[in-house]
Amino acid sequence: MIVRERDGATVVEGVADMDLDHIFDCGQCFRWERDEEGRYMGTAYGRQALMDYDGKERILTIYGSDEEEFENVWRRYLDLDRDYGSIKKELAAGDEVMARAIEYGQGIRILNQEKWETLISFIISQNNNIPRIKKCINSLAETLGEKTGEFCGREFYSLPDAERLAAADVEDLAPCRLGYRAKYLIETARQVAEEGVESLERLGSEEVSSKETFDALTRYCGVGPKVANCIALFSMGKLDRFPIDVWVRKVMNGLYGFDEKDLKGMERFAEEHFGRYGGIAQQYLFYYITHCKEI
DNA sequence: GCCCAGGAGAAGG
DNA sequence: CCTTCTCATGGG
Repeated sequence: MIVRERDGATVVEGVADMDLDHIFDCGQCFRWERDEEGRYMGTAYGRQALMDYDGKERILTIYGSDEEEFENVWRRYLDLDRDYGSIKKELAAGDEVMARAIEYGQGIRILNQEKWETLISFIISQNNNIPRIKKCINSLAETLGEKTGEFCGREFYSLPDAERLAAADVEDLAPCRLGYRAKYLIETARQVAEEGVESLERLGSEEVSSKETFDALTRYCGVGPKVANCIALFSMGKLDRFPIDVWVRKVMNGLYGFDEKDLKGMERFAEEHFGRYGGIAQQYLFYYITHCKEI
């Protein structure tokens, strides 16, 4: 992987196993938008960027980012130091269904997102659909967050931090149209503000086991098993977590033959069959079932 | 009008 | 431990 800086953008050569549609449209993140040319503009860690990937030349270009910002933010955010080629090989071995799902979503990568943002994003995600989740999050950022910058003629806002959200009440959140989730958000913000954000950071440490992280997350208001697994997977590096939503349930039922309500069986299968990369496997399955018209 | 969406909490068994 | 009901909101 060769990193260069050109005209204020970062150009990375030799990036394999990447497709921006697969990464940004697989339901793991909600703050990136596609333009007509297939580039993605969005925000993370208080930065804004426009990403373009040339699959033929295997060149990733990040506009709006110098090389220092790339090394400090985007390299880890995009999980560029992980070898997805070998992971895909491991997951596809002896599993015809997974092999097909991987072929279909071959460019998926698990982003390393901000923990607090991921926590509140997936509280909002419950019993909701992705376009509306995006609207809710952007509205929350514009209503209570702070401006982080302007980029390509657009203004970007961060999400309100725990203290700010803890000081709000449900009326303040009314314009965000969060429904019954507003009170969950405020209650969780108060929990986090009280215990300190470091405790949230600690859950992403290698020393904390995946199961410990999961158990700790389910103590927040509005965080059940599915949401906890998403947070652990998408922002805390717990790649074995296997979130089961309505779509994954459909896949496990339709393609792996599980009874629709046998969540325990699905969980056990994922643990034994997909192992340490269960969460990545889950993303291939999710993208497959939500995008492929002919399964 | 009904059903659905990256579900969870509460109540009742 | 399990099952069922309820919870806002907007799109199809």
